[in-house]
Parts: sequence; C-alpha cells; structure tokens
Amino acid sequence: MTMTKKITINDVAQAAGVSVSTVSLVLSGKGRISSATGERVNQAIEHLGFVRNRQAASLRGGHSGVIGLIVSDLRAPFYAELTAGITARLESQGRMVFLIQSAGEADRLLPRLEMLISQGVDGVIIAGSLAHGTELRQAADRSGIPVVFACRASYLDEVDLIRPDNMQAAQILTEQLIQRGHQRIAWLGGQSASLTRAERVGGYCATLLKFGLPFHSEWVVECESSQKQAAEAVGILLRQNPTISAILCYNSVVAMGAWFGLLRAGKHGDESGIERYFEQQVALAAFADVPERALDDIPISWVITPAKEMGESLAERIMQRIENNACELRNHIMSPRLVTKN
Amino acid sequence: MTMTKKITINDVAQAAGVSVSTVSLVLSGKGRISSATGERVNQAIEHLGFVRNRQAASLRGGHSGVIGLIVSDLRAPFYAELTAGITARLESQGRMVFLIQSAGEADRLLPRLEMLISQGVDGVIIAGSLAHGTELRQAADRSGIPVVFACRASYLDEVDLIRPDNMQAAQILTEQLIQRGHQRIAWLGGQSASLTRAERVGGYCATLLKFGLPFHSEWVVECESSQKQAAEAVGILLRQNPTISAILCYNSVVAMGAWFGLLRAGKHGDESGIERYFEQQVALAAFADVPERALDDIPISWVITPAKEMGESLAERIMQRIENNACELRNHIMSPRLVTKN
DNA sequence: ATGAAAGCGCTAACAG
DNA sequence: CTGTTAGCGCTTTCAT
Repeated sequence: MTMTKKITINDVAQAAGVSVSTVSLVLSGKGRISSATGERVNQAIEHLGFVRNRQAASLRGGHSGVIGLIVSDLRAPFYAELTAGITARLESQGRMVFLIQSAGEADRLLPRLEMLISQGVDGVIIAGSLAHGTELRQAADRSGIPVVFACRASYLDEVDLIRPDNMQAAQILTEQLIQRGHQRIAWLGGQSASLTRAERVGGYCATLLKFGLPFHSEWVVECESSQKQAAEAVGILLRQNPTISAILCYNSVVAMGAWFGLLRAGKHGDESGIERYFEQQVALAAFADVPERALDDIPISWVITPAKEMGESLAERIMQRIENNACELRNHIMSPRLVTKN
Repeated sequence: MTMTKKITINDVAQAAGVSVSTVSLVLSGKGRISSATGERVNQAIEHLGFVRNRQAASLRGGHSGVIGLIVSDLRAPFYAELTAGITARLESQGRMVFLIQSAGEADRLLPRLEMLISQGVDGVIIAGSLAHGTELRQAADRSGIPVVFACRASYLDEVDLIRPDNMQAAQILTEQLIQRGHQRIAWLGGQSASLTRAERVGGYCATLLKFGLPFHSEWVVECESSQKQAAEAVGILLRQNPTISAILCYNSVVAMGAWFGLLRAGKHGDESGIERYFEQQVALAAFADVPERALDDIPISWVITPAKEMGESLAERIMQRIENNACELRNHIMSPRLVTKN
C-alpha cells in the first residue's frame, strides 16, 4: 500500500496558486473563471491526481448528483432493460445511479429507501413492487426527495408512475391476428394471479368482442413459463378444441414451447390431416419484454414492451422532479411496439 | 410538498436532553451509554423521524459502509446471481451496495471507479471485464481503497481475484460421462474466442486423454447460443459422426437445442435404427450458471458455476481487505457443483 | 457515563 | 474575476 496522503482542493489551490473557492468554481464550472486560471487549476488537478470528494460537496451544497434506483428483480429482462435505459440517460446528464436490488421483498422497501436518502441521493426511482407506494412516497416527501415509480401493470393514485400499456399491446396483437383472417383465437400462458396477465387478457378479450368474435373461457389457459409445460398445454388445448387457429402467448418462453408443441402435435397426430393443420394454420403471437433472438427462430409476430424507453422516460421525469419538485404527479402510460415478420 | 425542516442530531440531542456526542454514540452503538439515556435518545429519534446523514458521518468518520460494485452485464444470469450473493452477504453485515452497470465498456471503467471512490465507498468489487485490471487496482490503491475482482475465466496477476474453476467443471462432466460408459464424447457450443469456453474445452480434452480416449477436433463444434442453431448443429454432427455417444454442451440454451435436435434427428432419420439410437443412447451434459428449471425438462446432467457462493466470497474478501488492507492479494478459484439425475 | 470543541472537504455568499 | 469566511451534519479525542 502506497497510501498517499489524501489530496484536497486545498492542495490543488496551493499548487495552482489560487484560492480554494476558485478551484471549487472550476470544478463545478459555475463561476466566471478566466481560461488562464482554469487551465492552471486543471493542470494542478491532473498533476496531483486529485479526485473531488462528493460527500463533502453534497453535504455542503445539497446536491449529490446521484439518483437511487430500487429494482425488484434485475434478472427479469424487463427490469434489466429498464435499468439500462435509466442509467444511460442519467449518466449522459452527468448523474450517477445508485442501484439497489430489493429481491422482491416489499416489506424491506422502506428501510432501503431510507438508506438511499441517508446517502444523500437527489431522487429515487422505484421499479417493480408498488406494494406500499403511497407510504413510500410520503416517507420520501418528508425528506423532500422526489420519487418516481415504474411497474409492469396496475397503477396507484398519488404517485408519479410510468407503466406499459398492456391492454393496448394485447389489442394490437389480437387485431393483427383477426386481420390475418383468424377468428378462433386462444390464450396461452401466465398465472391468473398476475396483474400483467390480467390486463393483457383484458385487451385480448375486449378486442374479440369488439369484432364480434367468440370468447370461450376454456380457450384461456394458464401455464408456467416453461417450454415443456407450454408444449404440453398447447397439445391438450388443440386436441380438445381443434378449431382454434391462432394462439396468443403470454411471453417468449411460452411461445417457444407452443411452437415445439405444435410441431410435436403435428408429429403425433393422425397423419397429414392434423399435421398439416397444425403446422400450417395455427398462428402464433406473443408478448415480449425485449427484442428476443429466440423468437426469430419461429414464425410469429410479437409486441415489445418498450422497457428501455420507459427507463429513459423515468430518468427524464425524476430530473424534472428534482428541478421542480412542486410539479404535479402524473401517470404516464407507454405504448408497445409491434414486430412482424415480413 | 411538506418540506419539513431537516432534522439533525442536534434536534435529537435537544429533544432527548443530551449532547450531540451522546446521540452519535448511541447511533453507532460504540460508547458505553447507560441504557436509560440510550432509550431516551432512541425515542427522540423515533419521534422526530430522524434519519442520520451518512454523508456527513462518512466525511468525518472516514467510513461510509458502502461497497461499490461494477458489473459488466447484469442481464447474464451468472452476474445476476453473483450480484445477489454479494448483496445478501454485505447487507447482512449492515453494509450497502452501490451498484453500477458498466455495459461491458472496459474503457469507461476507470471514470466509473473514480466516481465510486469520490462517492466515498469503502471498497470496490469489479465483476466481468478485467481488461485493465492492474491499472484499475493502482488507481484504487492511490486513494487507499481496496478492490477485488471477479470473472468467469482467466486471471490476472497482482489483483485480488475470485473465479470459477472451468477446467475442473469440464473434468467432472467428462469423467461422469466416461464412468457411465461413454467413450466417444463430442463438444457443442460457444465461440472459439471465449476464454471460458477455452478453459472448459481444455478440461474436456485433458480428461479424454487421461482416460486414453480419442479426441477429434471435428468433434468440437462452435455454435451460437440459440436453440435453433444448436439443434441444427447437433443434427449435422451426428450425421457425420454417427458413433458419437455423448455431447458436452457449452450452456443451457445449447443443451436445450441439442435435445430438440436429437429428437428431430430421430424423427427424420431412417426409422427405428437412428431414432432409437439418438433417443436412447446419446447422452447430454452441460454447463450452467444457475440452477435452471429448463434443464429439468430434459435428461441431462450438468454442473453449476457457484455464482452465488462466489458473490458471498467476494463480499467476505472485500470486507477483509477493508479491515486489513495490507493483507496480501490472492487468487481464489471456486469449484463447481455437479447435478445429476438419478 | 457524558459533554465541549475541533474539524472532515467542500460550497456559497459576500467582499474586494 | 478571485479571495475570505462560515458552516453542511456528523464523529472523535479529551475533559469532566
């Protein structure tokens, strides 16, 4: 360990032959500093290897330039993408993101938020569980720190929130199938407890009715997000309801599974008839969080939740709130993007 | 906005009828404080809703309790798991993790490290790209902040590093296949530029030789991590080398693809002969980063890189380094875990 | 067992 | 344009 003595703006000031306040002004680029002095100071900084202590800066100045981000589950591609969007936008503005995983434990959210606040963040973005949204917002308000929320479904009053339009996504997908001539459209995947799924199923159902098409509750099947289960489920579904001509898949894994299921069903069904039917006529459509390479391998059209754009919006929003905390809360809903093959 | 005036230990001290230093001692649990006063102070804290300003604490005391973590790609399950392990261990010790994504841009690593340091972290963990390892360590040394590295393959001198034993993992897998009677074992997946792959292939190759088994370079095939490509590759491989009886897969996606490829090959091959051969005799083994549900669906044995444990070790290591920065650097290699189906 | 006082490194008025 | 000065909120000797 070399353990060089810590270098402060005092050292820089001395080396550059100016006062500390001049150094400070150069650092923050605020004051009207002659380019000559500015140059001299920068050289001293460079030469001494000075790194500014932001804790002190923040303690004194009140702004840290850091945004706290609490994410429920970084492993989910949706949140990973969201985080990427947030980080990119914020870093381009010279800010830094202090990320913490909440591992979905909604009850430990408050202490984590307080941690963040006590670290001096300028604002907080909470993505995922909104379990105690209002409560959290109040806690933050108390310390004068703005909070913005993001989630995949549902909404809360009295908080600043950005979320995807799940219903519209389902409508787009369903309409697209209808326009391609499909009349008997089924739903596969997701757990009925999921709010995201509920919203999507809602959009699917509404669109069917809007076009005067049949909706059968047996055509909406739950299924875990595993290829195997999806493959099996699709086999059963089609055997029991052979007239179904299109399937809406809850996510990309289910879609992949459904695709293999169609292949397999084709293989094991009685020859030519069923096989040709499945392979050629059952269309697939799906929801995805990010552009997925896996989906390129199968004939399918899908919608993408604009996770990255959501992240960027969140970044913008929190910065607005920091600059003008008084501005009113809003609920911003983001449209999906349709991807079709040829 | 309620914008309550900021509450400091002065307010708490006043409310509790003690001095600020007493409050400080209670906060850090250090001094010998009578339980009566302690109680009184805690009540005041509770009552006023005081949250301690850690920036000030850190500025004065020199310790922030925060560890910076730079991760190359959080979307990769390996790093997500690693992060989870790190966070869990560190938080259980009352520390906090300041996570930042580096998006794999090795050149922006240094500024990010400096950012972290200027935020007052007590230590830094860098996971992923070790491109400029030594350089980064020196930069950190200069400010007296310990750094620990983690990666999936390769190593660097002069840094504290934890990594998985890829070679051993390959040995375990290969030996297991050999003990199950396989003699002609192929390799599928990964890009030849990957160091991780190189290490694994090395272990596979070494084990074959050790048991006096044949190694053919045509049996080692590259393949993108997509099910489709893997399925096709496995078909070609087996058609050209029908005697192969087992395949080592670079990761779980390749394994899934290989599995479907075996099924398909069985279907399209000339009846009974090839089909039974493929379905019953070609064994699959794979490398995985985390316990993958997808692998439960196919007959396979696999090894898991102990990502979570690696995270925990990293956490331990950085804490040791913080407490005793002088302790010598080490290279810690972690063993994989084998998972077999009965 | 508790209090008084001296800063940590920096920014923000205010002077010049 | 640049220097002086007074703290930001907290920890930490050193007294008591």
